[in-house]
Amino acid sequence: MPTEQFSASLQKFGCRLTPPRRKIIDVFACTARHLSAEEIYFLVHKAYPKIGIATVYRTLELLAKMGVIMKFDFGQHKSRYELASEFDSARHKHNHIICTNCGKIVNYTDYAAEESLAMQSKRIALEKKYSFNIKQHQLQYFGECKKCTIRRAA
Amino acid sequence: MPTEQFSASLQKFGCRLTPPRRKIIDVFACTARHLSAEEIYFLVHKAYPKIGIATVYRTLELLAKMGVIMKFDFGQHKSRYELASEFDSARHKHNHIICTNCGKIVNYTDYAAEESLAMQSKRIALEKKYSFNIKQHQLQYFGECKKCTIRRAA
DNA sequence: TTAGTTGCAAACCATTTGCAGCAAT
DNA sequence: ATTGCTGCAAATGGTTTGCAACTAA
Repeated sequence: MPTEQFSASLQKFGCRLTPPRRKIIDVFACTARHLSAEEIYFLVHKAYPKIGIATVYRTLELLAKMGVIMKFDFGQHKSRYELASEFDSARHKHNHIICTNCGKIVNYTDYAAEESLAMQSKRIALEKKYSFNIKQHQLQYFGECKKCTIRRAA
Repeated sequence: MPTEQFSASLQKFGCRLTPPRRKIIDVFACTARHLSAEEIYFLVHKAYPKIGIATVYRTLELLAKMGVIMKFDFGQHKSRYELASEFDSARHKHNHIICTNCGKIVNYTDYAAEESLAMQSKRIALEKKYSFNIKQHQLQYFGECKKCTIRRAA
């Protein structure tokens, strides 16, 4: 995300562009997905050692409110975050498969088009019927990965 | 869930039928959905005051492993639980719409048939492609409920 | 009798908050 | 100069764990 665009987006929220914020958004731009707050903290820490974990949490909340990142919860008692697909130029829309044993998370892009279409058409009807202003949806599969299945059988 | 069936299911896991477990499953049978551990604790407490919160958590984990209940995480920093649809004779398969402002959760049964069909057919292909043994899926919409939208505008 | 279970209290750990000093605009 | 932002440390709150007493089978 270019600095000027980021700065302008922040200003719309009455917020300032600061070094920690710049560093955190940079981590999203060049790293794998569904990072936890702690993982983000360590990655930023390399380039900016004086970062505090509280700043990471506050920035993540802000970025999520701005719609720049998405917040997920895969039942692992910690939130995970990824760049929103609009800002993720290098990749495609995807959903997740989670191993409930080891916590492994797989992105899959298969069916992305059909899913997206189906979810959008339902969205309109649900918004009307349930008086909701829907902003996003999530879809995930849970199960056991191969490695865990093998280990359990042994 | 009849006591005999429940007892038999527990035995398959080398577990015993105890009063707390009986009470907890009873709460699921006659209460609204997506309960938190704390809510379950209070509901059981009425009929069985000496219950401890640790027992609630241990029982919920066991029931989830048995496939009797489903565990959800809607980004509210607490897990929620409901009877698995196979054991929920009185109701239908459904998914959730969550208000990210006040935490309100709505069940919707619309599209249940199409969704179920689409998810199942994808499941087979995903299992093969990603070497996963998939056990369940979840699908949810996030947004703002009418009450919160009105309050924010005021 | 003997494992599995329970309640209690303490521990854990992700996340939030108060605050005094700092810095973007 | 003003107001937002930061790092620190302490607090919070949901969940887990150790353990001695208890109980279903």
